[in-house]
Amino acid sequence: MRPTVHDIAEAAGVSLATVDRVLNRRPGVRTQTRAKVEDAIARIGFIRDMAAANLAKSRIYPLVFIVPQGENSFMAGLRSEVEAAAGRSMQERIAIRLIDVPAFDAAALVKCLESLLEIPPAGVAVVAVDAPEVHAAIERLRETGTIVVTLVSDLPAALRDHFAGVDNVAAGRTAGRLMGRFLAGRQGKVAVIAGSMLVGDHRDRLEGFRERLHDIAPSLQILPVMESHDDPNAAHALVADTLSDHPNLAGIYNLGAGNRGLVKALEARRHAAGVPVTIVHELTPFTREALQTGLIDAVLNQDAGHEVRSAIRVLKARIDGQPVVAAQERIRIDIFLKDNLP
Amino acid sequence: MRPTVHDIAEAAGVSLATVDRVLNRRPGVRTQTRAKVEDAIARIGFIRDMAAANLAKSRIYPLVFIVPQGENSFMAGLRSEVEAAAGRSMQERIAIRLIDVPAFDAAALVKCLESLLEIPPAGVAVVAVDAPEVHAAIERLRETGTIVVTLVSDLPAALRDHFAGVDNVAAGRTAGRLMGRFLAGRQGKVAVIAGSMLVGDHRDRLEGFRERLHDIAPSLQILPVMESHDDPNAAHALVADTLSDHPNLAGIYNLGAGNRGLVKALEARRHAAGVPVTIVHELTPFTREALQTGLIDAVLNQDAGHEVRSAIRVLKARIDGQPVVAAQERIRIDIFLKDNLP
DNA sequence: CTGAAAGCGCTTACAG
DNA sequence: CTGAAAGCGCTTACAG
Repeated sequence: MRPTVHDIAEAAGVSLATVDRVLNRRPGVRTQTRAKVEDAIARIGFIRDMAAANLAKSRIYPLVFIVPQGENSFMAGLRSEVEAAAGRSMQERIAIRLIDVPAFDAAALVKCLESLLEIPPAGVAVVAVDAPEVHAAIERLRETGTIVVTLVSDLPAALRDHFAGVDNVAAGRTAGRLMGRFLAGRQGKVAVIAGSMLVGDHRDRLEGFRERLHDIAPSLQILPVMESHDDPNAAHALVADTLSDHPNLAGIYNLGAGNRGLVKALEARRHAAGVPVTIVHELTPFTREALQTGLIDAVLNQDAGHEVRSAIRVLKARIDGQPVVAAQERIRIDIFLKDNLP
Repeated sequence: MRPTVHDIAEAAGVSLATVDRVLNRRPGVRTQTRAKVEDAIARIGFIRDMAAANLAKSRIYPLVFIVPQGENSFMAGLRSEVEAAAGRSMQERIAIRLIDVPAFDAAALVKCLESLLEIPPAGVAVVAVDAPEVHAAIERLRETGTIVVTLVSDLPAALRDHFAGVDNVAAGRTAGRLMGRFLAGRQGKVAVIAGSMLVGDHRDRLEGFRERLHDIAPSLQILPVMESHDDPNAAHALVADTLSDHPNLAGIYNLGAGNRGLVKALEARRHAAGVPVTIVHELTPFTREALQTGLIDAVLNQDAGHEVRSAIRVLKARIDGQPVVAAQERIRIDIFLKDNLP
């Protein structure tokens, strides 16, 4: 049988309460006593039963998720995954509070983070805006002992405990390679649309895309990057204009949101001769349909459900100082074609 | 506070033991009493704390994994994932026994399954060989109450409780589309290598590949399918011969294992003019390196770690009659290019 | 067929 | 600084 706290108590010649104090690094134990217990723990090879501990504590992990608001389909999906997880909170001993903040708004995010300072939750998952004032607010929060995981959009590694999201430079490179391969030796122009060059993810994707496309298809020319601010209407206008300016456009890469508008603009040209190779990010009802009808050629995706579940697992583990299964927490860059849709 | 068994007992006017009997569908409760308790459960909205239940039961889930032996890198990876999970068995309250059986050997698998009949484990995960005698053996095992999950290679759905693996027809279609797109309008011949046409997965992949390639690139001609029996040496010979017979070969699709040999054959022609577009299955040390050096263009993959963890989660849930998070248990068809390698 | 009591492995007041 | 006892939510002999 696997050893329990009783075995440690006996081996160390102390009571259960003392074992517990040592196990949980609580103060009020003589150094000598502590040493005795720690020795016994090591000797016996004790592995703690966290489930039993949580039961005894009636423990609930208070978790906060901070997600940008707006009609963006990806963020809506992310939010609904958080809600789904909240629906399992009983079984997982978590209490999730989901807070909406205005998108791309560092000041609002800071305010939200500061509001958590009063009753700091055990863990926070936040879609980060990468700004100095946000860094400072996160630093303060972490000083209270709160574990902070960035979600989807990262911060410098030293500022957070973990990142639940994809490597966006690699995602951009992947898009670049697919574009280059699908256009196999063709010459022509490729349009790139970003949400905003102020956001780290988008900058990263652009960097990767440019590098790789230049690498493997130097005959393709990337047009000046356009910004949609993740707004479908803006994306629609940008794509429609580009298509009429460049009737032979070879490719389109939308590395931001607003695909609804992009699809609409492509739809209008569905029966034109040369339709551009189109690669976008995030599987949503709109991009899924466009992939199925052939308007879009590939969708790069990050699995929002995986990100949320992973953030929760990592938060719980870090709160308890427990290890995680690293491979399980790596978020893949999914490539979806029409044929491998989930 | 969330209701507990005590609340039910009180509401139903019975003892804890009776509540427990009803909760666990144990016999020896008058229909009337049972109804009273069930009523109280529904009325109060009771959700059982499985962690507490497992603690009280000192429950350990005895699980068996049956995996084909052989030097196949993918299966080796699968095996090591099972071992990694076994290493976490303390924390997850599981006891995993890993059994090796000869590959593609229905009789050996049947024997193995029959040996489990003596002390039937709570759950079995098996890389299935699709043969009538295997069907029968699984049926007998399930009659003892054992939950059976197929792993990697499936059986007809009615015969097992769950499949932890990918849709191989879709995987074949995905390969077909990539091949067609990467060859963009080129004419030429495409070689296909299977492990064995006796295995369901391989048949499925071939079917999907043929269908899609014919669909989107009718100018490409698929050569008669070759069988490597998943042997690297055989794969090497087949590829080398094909390359010398068809110096302008447009593409190669290996839907089985043995990639080590395939890579070696390609390597020998590294500096030849037209290297064929090459698509293979399963990310292993060999295919990873070939992807990185550019000998292979794309690797379709199923995440063995995910499959094993998923199989365990599903087995535990089914054993307890608990629900699972469906999206979490769907195994993706990963597409790896050089740029999105994990 | 039903229930009172002890126990799973850990934690928490409370007393000393 | 240390310990005895009760308790977390559920289950299990055992007695009736």
